[in-house]
Amino acid sequence: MPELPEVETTKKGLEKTKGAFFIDVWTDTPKLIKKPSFSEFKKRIKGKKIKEIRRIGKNIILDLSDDYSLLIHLKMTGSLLYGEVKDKYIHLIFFLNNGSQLALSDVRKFAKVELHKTKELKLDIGPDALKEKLNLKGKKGRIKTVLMDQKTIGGIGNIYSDEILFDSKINPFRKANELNKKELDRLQKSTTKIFKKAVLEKGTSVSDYKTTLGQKGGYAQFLKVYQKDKCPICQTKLKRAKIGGRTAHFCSQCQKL
DNA sequence: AGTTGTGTTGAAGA
DNA sequence: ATCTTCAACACAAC
Repeated sequence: MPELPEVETTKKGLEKTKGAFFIDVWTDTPKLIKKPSFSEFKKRIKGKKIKEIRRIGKNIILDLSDDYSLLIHLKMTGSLLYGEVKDKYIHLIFFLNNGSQLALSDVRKFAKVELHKTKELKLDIGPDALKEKLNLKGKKGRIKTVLMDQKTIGGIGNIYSDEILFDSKINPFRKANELNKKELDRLQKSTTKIFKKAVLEKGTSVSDYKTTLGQKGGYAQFLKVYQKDKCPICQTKLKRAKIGGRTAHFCSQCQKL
């Protein structure tokens, strides 16, 4: 579940790698490195210095010396570990000149790692859900799907879309372009509120997600509807429905159509 | 022991 | 164009 708060937490955890140099890299799953080929990747990354850490939506970017950038997407079950790297699902390890290791743990091996020239790195990600205003103009799909569309908004996934819609009392089946001004305003406020809190709590660990120190995020205890049974407001049994292939959790009483 | 569901996203099909 | 389904993979829970 690395969504915005988890990736932001990871980004913060990586700040202390700044200034270090890559000495070597190891993997047992070369296909995690999508470009260039692993052997080329290994050659190029050696000796590069980590200059800056950025997050764009759910992507992590390490800006390196010589105008290169390392792009990492954790997908469903990835986490980046730094320092304490004991974990049975580690498939990629970067060895740094400060004696530490930066490791990718990923049960399902969906994560993506790419090395680009910084100026050739182009991501089609909408306004950041934490820092920028949502813009749903012209979006006709269901609101839950639209919220999770990275080209529209950067950073929202299945868990937080459920939580945001519950907090703003909007039914996930509603069409985005049919929301009134008041509803859009609530949506904006809920998004900001929930993401700020979740970042403070270092994200949500429902199953695999870990911080760079291998710890669980603390937001799970604040979840109200995701994989829950009863509505915390009216006690009605929560509904589950597939929307755009994803399971939506919502309260049919508090989130009326 | 087989089936089902799981956070993401891109590609393929309708 | 826009939407839904599937595949990438491994595991836990039924």
